[in-house]
Formats: sequence, structure tokens, C-alpha cells
Amino acid sequence: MSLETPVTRMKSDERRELILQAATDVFGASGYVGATTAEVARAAGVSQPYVVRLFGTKEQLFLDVINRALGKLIDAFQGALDEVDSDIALEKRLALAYINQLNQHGLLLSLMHAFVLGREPVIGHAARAGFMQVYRFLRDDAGFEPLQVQEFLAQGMLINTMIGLDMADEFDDDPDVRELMECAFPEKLDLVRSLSADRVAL
Amino acid sequence: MSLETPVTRMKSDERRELILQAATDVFGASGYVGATTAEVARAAGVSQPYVVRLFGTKEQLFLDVINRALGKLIDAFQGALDEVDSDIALEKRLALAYINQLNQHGLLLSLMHAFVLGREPVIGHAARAGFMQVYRFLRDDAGFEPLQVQEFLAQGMLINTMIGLDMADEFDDDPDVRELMECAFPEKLDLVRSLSADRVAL
DNA sequence: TGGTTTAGTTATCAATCGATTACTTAGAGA
DNA sequence: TCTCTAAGTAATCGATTGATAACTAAACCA
Repeated sequence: MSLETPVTRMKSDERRELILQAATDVFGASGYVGATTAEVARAAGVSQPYVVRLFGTKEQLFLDVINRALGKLIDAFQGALDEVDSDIALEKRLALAYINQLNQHGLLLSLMHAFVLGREPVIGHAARAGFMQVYRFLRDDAGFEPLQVQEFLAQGMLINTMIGLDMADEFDDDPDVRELMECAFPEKLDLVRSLSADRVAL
Repeated sequence: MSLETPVTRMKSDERRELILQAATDVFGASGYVGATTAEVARAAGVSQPYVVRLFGTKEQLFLDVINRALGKLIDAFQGALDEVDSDIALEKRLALAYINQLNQHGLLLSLMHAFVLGREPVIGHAARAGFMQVYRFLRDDAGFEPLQVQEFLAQGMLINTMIGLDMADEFDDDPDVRELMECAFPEKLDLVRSLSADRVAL
């Protein structure tokens, strides 16, 4: 009688997706350089060399992570756009779609880490392209004016920053943190708090 | 006859400041983990062990960098506050003071890198404290309403992001980048472009 | 059922990096 | 001018980490 759980294998595409999910949170927490392939492997439940083999390099893994994140974000925006007969205004639907991305804690954060690495030749290029892709979507598909897009993006960057700062943890202790969060997440505070409460431990 | 330049020594406080300046740009470009003490040393013109000896650890060096950056930012805000008989509105003076911090390219960027490392125990704590210090200054000293502070900070985080993305480099090539930057830096575009043009090479 | 593909692992290496130790010397003061 | 403090360097080490190589075995298929 063996105590080990019988080894079941996945299709590599399925395993890739699991690793991408794990890597999203690891990169979100530690950044591109700070995160290790061993951490990602442990979070995904596979060996470290297998992570490298599936993605080639750590850099490629990070690129896949941020492209997946951008895809999910654009998809969510498109979903908000498709709710044509909603009684909620479009801008508010899009903001809600953005906030909803917090259900995977590292998703917006790994993007944010990419956004501040513009000097890295490969990552910087991908980050700029991704950011401008979002800009164009909001302008061309959502029909925003450039100034409206800029304000929307600004709110998004502040949200990313506050998530990166792990501000929600001090919500109860610092009344100023509470005040700021109540401004930054109007009507969506409890949603944000519940989403960031049950994030996965690394 | 020796070809070597005669070695002149500085007082350690003076050398500290030189290293902090160099470290600000290095951390701004590569982030906390990505930057190396050897890079900082080379940029400052000293040996790598001396950087470590002056600051104890790389983490302490980073903390000193972001605290110096926050000090400079608050000082600039205070300066804008003190121009009581200006014909420019206070909010615009503060925004200009913020943009002016770009004359040291890594200053806002090293802060931004700290802001997305909230999970790091020591750095995260310092980053949250610094961010909230800015919040309180704008609310209590500048007299902003919480919502006004939030919008001001959001614009700031978008600026940090665009600087981190190195967007200015594509200003001439991508008309959408130009459009976005003209929104994000109204009336201050040429200032921003000139400041980010002559940044120091790493 | 037997063979081949493919999902995975263990072991290990080379490079990088922060830190320590031991040493050297410029320069201020008596 | 002598001396001692403080500014700085060269050499090196141990730990970490991304990547590679060699191997194992599950699962699909003819």
C-alpha cells in the first residue's frame, strides 16, 4: 500500500494554464525579477525544471503571463460593452469589469510590474504595446474621448498602486486608509475587500 | 608620471548623497530586486563593497532612496504651497511641482517600484507609510477634499506608469502615444519631453 | 499488447550577487 | 612632521537561481 497519491498526468495545455495562473500571483507579489521559477513551480505543484521547459525561459513565462492578463482584461471590457440593455452607464460597467479582475489577485499587479519595466528591451516593448492596446480599446471600441480614456486609466493606475501597496490590510487600522479607499472604490468597497480577503497565500 | 587621476576623497556624507542619486536612477530603471549594488557603485564611481558598507544592506539603501525621494517630493509640494501670491491655481502649482520631479528620472520611478512591493515586509511598510504621508499632506496642508486628493493621486500614478513604460520614446512614432501624452501632460508636454530627453544613461 | 509519444522528475551546473574580511592610503589635527 | 582617523579598494565567499542533461513512466494508439 502506497501513501503517495496516484500520479495523474495532464495535457500540457491544461498544465500550462495552471502554471500561468500560479505565475500570475507569484509575479504579482514579487515582480518579474523578484519572482523565481521555483516559487512558480511550487505554487503550481510541479517541478522547477518543468516550468522552464514548458515556457522556454523565465522571460517568456512572464510575457505569457502579461499577455494572458491583457486578454482577460480586454475580454471583460468587451463583456461590459455587450451589456447593451443595462441600466448602468457604460463607464461604470467598465470600471466594474476592471475591479472584477481582482478576483485573481496577481492579474492587475503583474501588469503593473511590467508597466514599470519599460527599459527592459523585450518586456518594455510588450508592456507598451499592451498598455496602448487598452487605450485604443477604450477609445475606439468603448467610444471614449481621449481625455475620458486618460481619466479612466488614471483611476486604474491608482487602483493598481493601492493593490500593490496591500492597502486593504490596513483598512481597519488607519482611518485615512479607509477614507482613501472609500474614494477610490465608490460603491465597490465591500466587493474589493471580499476579493482581496480570500486571495491565495504564497 | 602617472596616468591615473589623483585620488581625491570626499566626506562620507557627501559620498552618500552621490550614491543615493545614482541609486535612485538605478532602482528606478531596474526595480528593487533587479538593481544590483554593483550597478549602483559603477554609476556612483565607487567600489561595490563601499556601497554596501555605507548603507549596511541593499534593502537599507533602497529605503534611504525612497525616503529621500519622498522628502524631495514633499519639499516641492511645500514650495508650491508657499507661492501664496501666484496667479496660478494651487492644484496646478502642485501638479507642476510633481512634474518637475522628473528632472531626476528615477525619483518617481523608484517610488513606484516601492509601491508595488507591498508584500515585502519592510519595504511594503515603508511604501504604505510614504504613500499615506503624501495623502495627508495634500488633504491637511494643501486643504484638498479627499476626492480631490484621490483624483490628484490617480493622475500622478498614471504619470508614473507612463514614465515607467518609457512612453516618451515612442512619442514621435505612434500618434496614439502622442494623443495620450497630450492628455496626461496638458501644457507641460515640452517640459516633460525635455526632461526625459536628457536623462542619464545607465 | 507492445511500442512510441509525451508528461514529468532528479541531479547538477555555471553565473550572478550581496556581503565580509583584510588591507591601503588620503588628509585633518596636534 | 608624525599620527591616527576615516575613506576607500581588492579579493573572495556562500547562497541563490535559471537553465540543462539524463532519466522515468503514464497514456494513447496501431
